Amino acid sequence: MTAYRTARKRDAAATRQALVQAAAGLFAERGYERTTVREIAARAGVNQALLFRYFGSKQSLFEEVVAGESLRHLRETPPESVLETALRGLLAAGSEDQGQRHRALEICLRSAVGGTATRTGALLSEEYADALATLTEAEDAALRADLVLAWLLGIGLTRSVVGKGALAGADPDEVCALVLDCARTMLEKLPANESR
Amino acid sequence: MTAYRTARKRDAAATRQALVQAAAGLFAERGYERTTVREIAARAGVNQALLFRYFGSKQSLFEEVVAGESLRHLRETPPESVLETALRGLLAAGSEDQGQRHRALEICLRSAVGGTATRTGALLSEEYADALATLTEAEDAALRADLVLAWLLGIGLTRSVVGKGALAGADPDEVCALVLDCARTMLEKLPANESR
DNA sequence: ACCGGTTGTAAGCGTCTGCTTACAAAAGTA
DNA sequence: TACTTTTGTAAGCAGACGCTTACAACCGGT
Repeated sequence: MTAYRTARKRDAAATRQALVQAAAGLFAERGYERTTVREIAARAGVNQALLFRYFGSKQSLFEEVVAGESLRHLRETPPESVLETALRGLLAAGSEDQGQRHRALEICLRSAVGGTATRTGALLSEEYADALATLTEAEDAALRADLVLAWLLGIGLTRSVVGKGALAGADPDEVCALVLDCARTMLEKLPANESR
Repeated sequence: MTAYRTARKRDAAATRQALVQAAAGLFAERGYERTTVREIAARAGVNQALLFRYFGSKQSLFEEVVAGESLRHLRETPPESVLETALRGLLAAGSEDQGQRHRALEICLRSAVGGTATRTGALLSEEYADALATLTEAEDAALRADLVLAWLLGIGLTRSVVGKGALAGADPDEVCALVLDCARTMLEKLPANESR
């Protein structure tokens, strides 16, 4: 895995990217606060002082991670698919998934709990809420969107943190069906459940 | 506030209780990990070494807090009222409420995020889930209960951690109506919404 | 008055945290 | 080659953390 990095040394861009990727993974898994800069550097295979050379602080690195692929990923997804996409991303969190799924929500919601990374996390949450709010004509669209988003947060946390019984071991398709059916009560423009 | 404590010194029971109450408040507000033993001792108005004399460790104190009033409170509430009671407790979290509301969920869910206090927190979550699971005849009752519980977790966190827009400022009655209506899709025995 | 156990206090230990510094090795430029 | 700049490394700093220790103050019983 470090074959590439050892092959070509002294590559600032590669070092930066390695740090960003390692940080994204750890922030998603453990949240902002429980991730240490030493862990990030170790996973990236890089001296931890470089983290501060390239990003200045742990907080700045976090912002770069969130503002990067995460936001872009969200903006490329049509609103009516956001919920299912995000939910499936959350449900697949446990398994070793290399692909670029919606890791954004995981990262920001998981980290929002701490409080330090709140500002950046809140920004991303808002963007998700705005997308969901377009799915209803109700007056309280914003509130409904927030509630659905809160549900995602809870599901993600329950699954990944507490290795809890029913939800932790459940079939993603089943969970998806239940949640989407239920969410349609609040967001009436949500497409019908088409997953087999 | 410390008038009582200064009046009668050298009272082990009072010291213990002061520590438990201070810890309960701080765990609910900040979660397990972000609460320090020094803070707990300070709020209780006692020397922090006493925390270790009476409880042995921060973890043990946490368990005593959760196992104490919290569990008892839950067991006294009939299953069909648990959801609304817990939800209203969560929604009132911001305001200064002295009364014994359902602080249990707040504490354990907020703390479950960290991972250290997971075992104790999971136990309490399970008890809540069991109560909710009695409200449906569906085969996947456990999963449905977990999902609803996860929703509570998400709502509580979104409201108290991120001071986020719509949900943070919303009227508890309104939130209650939306959530309960929606949850009835999954837990059909949930009583009709009777709040004005 | 004396003594043994209980309750409270001050100081500090060892470890971990985010972050900094001083310096060495490689690359670019002449 | 000689010099500057960029990239990487090792060591460590100050502060916070959970927890411990040594000791003083108080109390009840005799």
